[in-house]
Amino acid sequence: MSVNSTIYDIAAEAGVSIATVSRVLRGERSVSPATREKVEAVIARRNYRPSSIARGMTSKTTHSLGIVLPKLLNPNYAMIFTGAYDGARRHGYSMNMFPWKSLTDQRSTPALLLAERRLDGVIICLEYLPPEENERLMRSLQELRQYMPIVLIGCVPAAFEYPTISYNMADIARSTVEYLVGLGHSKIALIGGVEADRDDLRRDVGYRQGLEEAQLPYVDSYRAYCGGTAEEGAAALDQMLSSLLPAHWPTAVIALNDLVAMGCQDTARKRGLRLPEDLSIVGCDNLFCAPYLIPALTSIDTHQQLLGQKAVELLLSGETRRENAAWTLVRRDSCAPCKSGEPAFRTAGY
Amino acid sequence: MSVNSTIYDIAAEAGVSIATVSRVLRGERSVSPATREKVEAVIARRNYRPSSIARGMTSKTTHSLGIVLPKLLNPNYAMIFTGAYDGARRHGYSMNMFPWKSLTDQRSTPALLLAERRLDGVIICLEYLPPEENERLMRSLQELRQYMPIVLIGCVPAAFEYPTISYNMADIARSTVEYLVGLGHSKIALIGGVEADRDDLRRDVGYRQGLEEAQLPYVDSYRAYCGGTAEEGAAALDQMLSSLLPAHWPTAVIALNDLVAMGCQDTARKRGLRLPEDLSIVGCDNLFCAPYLIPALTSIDTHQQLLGQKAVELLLSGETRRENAAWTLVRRDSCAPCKSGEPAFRTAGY
DNA sequence: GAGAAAAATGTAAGCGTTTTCATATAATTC
DNA sequence: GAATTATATGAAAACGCTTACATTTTTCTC
Repeated sequence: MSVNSTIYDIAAEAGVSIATVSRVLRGERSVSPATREKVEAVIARRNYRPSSIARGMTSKTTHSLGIVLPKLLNPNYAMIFTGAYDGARRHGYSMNMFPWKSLTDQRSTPALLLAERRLDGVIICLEYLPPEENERLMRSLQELRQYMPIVLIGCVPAAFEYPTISYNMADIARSTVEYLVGLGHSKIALIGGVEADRDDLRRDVGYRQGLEEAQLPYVDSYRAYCGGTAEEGAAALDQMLSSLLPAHWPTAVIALNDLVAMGCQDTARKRGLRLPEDLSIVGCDNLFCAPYLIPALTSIDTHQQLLGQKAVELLLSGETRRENAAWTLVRRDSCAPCKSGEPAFRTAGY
Repeated sequence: MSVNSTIYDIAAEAGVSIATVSRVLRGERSVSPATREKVEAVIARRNYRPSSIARGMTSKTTHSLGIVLPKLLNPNYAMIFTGAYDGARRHGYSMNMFPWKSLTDQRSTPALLLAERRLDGVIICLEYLPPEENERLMRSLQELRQYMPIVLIGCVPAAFEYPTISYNMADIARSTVEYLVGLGHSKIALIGGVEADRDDLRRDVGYRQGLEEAQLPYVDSYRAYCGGTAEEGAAALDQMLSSLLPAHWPTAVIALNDLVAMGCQDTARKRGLRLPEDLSIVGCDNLFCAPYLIPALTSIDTHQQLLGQKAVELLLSGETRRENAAWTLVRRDSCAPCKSGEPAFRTAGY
C-alpha cells in the first residue's frame, strides 16, 4: 500500500543528497534557489511527504498532544475536546483523545500507555473518583508527569501543584443562588454531584454562602446528590419531592448540569408542576439543546470549548499557573419570580 | 522531560542483548523463563515503555487509524467518533480525528496530510459539497487511497467503488412517510438537505415513493431545503408556512435530523400550532435530548455509534463490500393521528 | 558421550528522518 | 589573483526499535 517514496528517492531523482532534500523540506534558507526549485519539483511530482514517524525519531518532539476524557459522548466533553483540538492545531500540534481507562485501569504500569506514545504533553480532565481509585490516579499522574507536561482541567484540590484550568465552582453556585434569591426564591434546592466529591464540596460551599448572604437557612433536604445524567437528575428530584410535604417543596432548583436539569423538568412535569411558575430551574453548561427545551433552560455557560483551548495554551506555555475559566449565566425562560408568599423554613433567627 | 530509558538501557541492566529485550517485550516464546523474568524485572523497575514511534519505524504498521469528520461538535459525529474509537481500541488501534479541511483545504497536496501520518487506514465521513469542491474531494480520495485503505461513511453514490457503510436513505424516508400515512396524514412535508445533494436525492426518492404508494401527490411546496441546524430548520418551516394558506399547511413534517426537528417545533409553537395535534414531527438520529423535548420527539435512531464501529471493522477487514447500516423508528409523542378530515391537494387523478 | 536437532541468545542491518561536521564552491577583500 | 570568508552541499552518525541470520547453548537420540 505504501507507495510512498522516501527522502532517498527524492534525493536520487533530484541529483542531490538527502541532507539537501531535508533542508528544502524544512524550509532552511541555506539552499540555493536553483537546487530548491529542482528538489521541490521532484517532491511535487512524486507526491512525496516526509514520514512524521521518522521525523519523530530524531526530533524528539512528536508535535502531538493528548487529552484524557471520561467520555466523549457527553456533549460537554465533546466540546472540550473540540476546543483543545483546535487549540492544538493552531500551534501545529495534533490532539489525541484517550479514555479515562488509560490512566486508571491498567494493572501493570498505568499512565504509561500515554508515555508510550511520546506525546509532547497531555491535558487531563478530572472527575470524581472514589478515594482508593483517586489514590491510584494521583500516583499515575505523578508517574506520568515524569514523562511529559501535564495540565489539569476541572476542579482540582488547591493542594495540587499541577498547572490547572478550572472553574470557581463556589463562585458559580453562589451567584446562581443570588440570582434565584433576586427572583424571590427562598427554597432553593441543589441537585447533583457525588457527596464525597471535592469538586462538589466547593459547589456546596458557594451554595451555602449564597444562602447565608441572603439570610436563608441551609436545609439538608434541599441538597440531593446524583450522577450527571438526565435519568439520575429526574430520580433525585422525584425522591426529594416525595420526602417533602408539598408546602415545603423547593421553588427553585440548581442542577449540576443541563442533563440533570432536563431530568428535573421531566419530573416536575410528571408531578403536575407548572414550569417555570411552580419551579424555577437553572442548568449548567448551556448545551445546544437548552434553548429548545420547554421552558427554554436558563443555564450557566461554561464555555467549554474555550476551556479546552486555554488548556492547550497553558500546556504549551510551560507555565505552572492555575487559571480560572470564565462563565456566564444565560437567562432564558426556566426561571420565574417566586410566587408563594411566605418562604417556608424561615425561622425567627433569620 | 524524557526520562525514558531505551531498550539498550534495559538490555545492559539485565545483562542481555537488545534483541532479547525486544522479544520479551513482544511476548515471543523463544525466551527462557529465567531470562524473561530477569528482563521483566528490569522493565518494571525502570518503568520502561517502548517508544511507539521507533516501533512504527520498523514495523511499517503504526496501529493507528484516522477518521475525518465535518465537525465534532455535532453530537452525531461525536457518536460516530466514539463508536469508531471504541472499535479501533478493541483491535489495539488508536483513532485519530481529522477535520474535513485536511482533505479539501490544502492548496498543495491535499489528502496527504493524512498520508504523512502513516495511518493504517482512514474512515471518511462524507457530506454534501458543492460540485467543484466535491470534484476536488474525489481526487483527494483517489490520491489518498494509494497510501492507505479507506472506508466511506454516509450516503455515497453507488458508482463509488470504495468500501462503504451507509444508510438506505430512500428506505428510511419511505418508511417514515408510511408511518405518517398510517396516522392519517396526507400533507407531509420533508425539510432539510441540500437541493443538489446526491444523498438527499435518495432521501427524496424514498419520500416520493412513500407518497406514491399511499396514492398521495408530491407537492413541491412541501419540500424545503436547508442546512442541518435548528435555526435553519426553524427558518425553513417558517418560510414554508408563510408561503401556504393555513388550510394547506402540512400536518406532518419529516426533518433531516433532530436539530432541524427542534427548530420546527420552535417555529410551530411560535405560530401557535399545537404539538402534536396540529403538526406531527419526525426527527432523525435520536439525540440524547429527543426524549426531553416537548412533545418528546419521535425520531429515527441511526445507531451512529454502531456505525462508527462497523466502519472500523470493515476497514480492518480489508474487504471492499458496501454495507447498509441498521436504523429504527423510535416512537415518542411528537406524532399524532391526523385530525383534519379531507386531505388537501388530493386530486381526482389519485 | 558423540553427533544432530532444537532452543536461546546475540549481531548487525535496516526503517526514514534530522543534524553535526567536513568539504567544495562561490563571493569577497586587499 | 591569492587569501579569506560566506555559502551550498554532502557524508555519516544518530534516534529506538524489529528482525533475519549467525552463533552459542541446551536437549535429544542411539
